Amino acid sequence: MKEFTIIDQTPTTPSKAFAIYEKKFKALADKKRLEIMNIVCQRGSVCVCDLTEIIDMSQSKLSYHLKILFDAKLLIKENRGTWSYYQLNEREVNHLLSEELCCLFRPSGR
Amino acid sequence: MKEFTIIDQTPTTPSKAFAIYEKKFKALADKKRLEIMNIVCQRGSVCVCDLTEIIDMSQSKLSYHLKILFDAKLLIKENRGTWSYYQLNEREVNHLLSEELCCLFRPSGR
DNA sequence: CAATTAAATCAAATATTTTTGATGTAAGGA
DNA sequence: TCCTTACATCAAAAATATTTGATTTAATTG
Repeated sequence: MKEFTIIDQTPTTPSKAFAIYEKKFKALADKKRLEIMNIVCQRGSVCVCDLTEIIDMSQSKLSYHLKILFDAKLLIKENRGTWSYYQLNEREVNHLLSEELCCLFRPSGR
Repeated sequence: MKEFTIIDQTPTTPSKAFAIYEKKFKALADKKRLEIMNIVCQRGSVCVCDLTEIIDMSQSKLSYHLKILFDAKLLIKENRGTWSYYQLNEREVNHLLSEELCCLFRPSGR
């Protein structure tokens, strides 16, 4: 059986690799979530309440979308008191997307 | 207004860029379609009837999924008589995915 | 020309995702 | 301690996507 190795994972079968990538691409397959990724990246680190003001989106909706990105390991979460700060998982994004496309998440010449 | 440039497109707004990438990631956000991409890439060029035998999938289902990949410009189609031959759009895939990930579509050391 | 094959498309049924508004939990401040 | 704020989660409704089986179109074959 052919093996695939995915970032930070032990080698796996093609079929399991497809399932893992399916989840990551599903997370990226939404323009609102791409916008969230873009903003999170620009700001470096953002909490949910700040995001609700930046993008016009209800809190529960935002939490829902953030969870999808987080579960796909595209975002990192850090809890400080009652706040949750989200950051881009740069390592993961770099391993997934082309350099060119990573620029979508680095719009200010970073 | 900030501009983004996507492969083979005139510069566009972030919001339009997000919509275009949404479509491409949606196409990749399915393990069966990832498997199709993988097989198409291994074979170089495949027609629908060959694919139905390689992966266990009905003809109409396969046509449905191929259309999604084609509409997202991830596959190229060539009609020869009653046959449709599909190929990976390497240029597009290379511009979208990391080199590492492109290997998922080049499993035999190509 | 009739029969067969390849593949796209369609409409209905099914399944999955997303949205919405409400509720729960825990931390911080008065 | 009570009130407020931040955020996650929940269940029901709404919106999308996928599957299924049938039909259509057009090219090939006998």
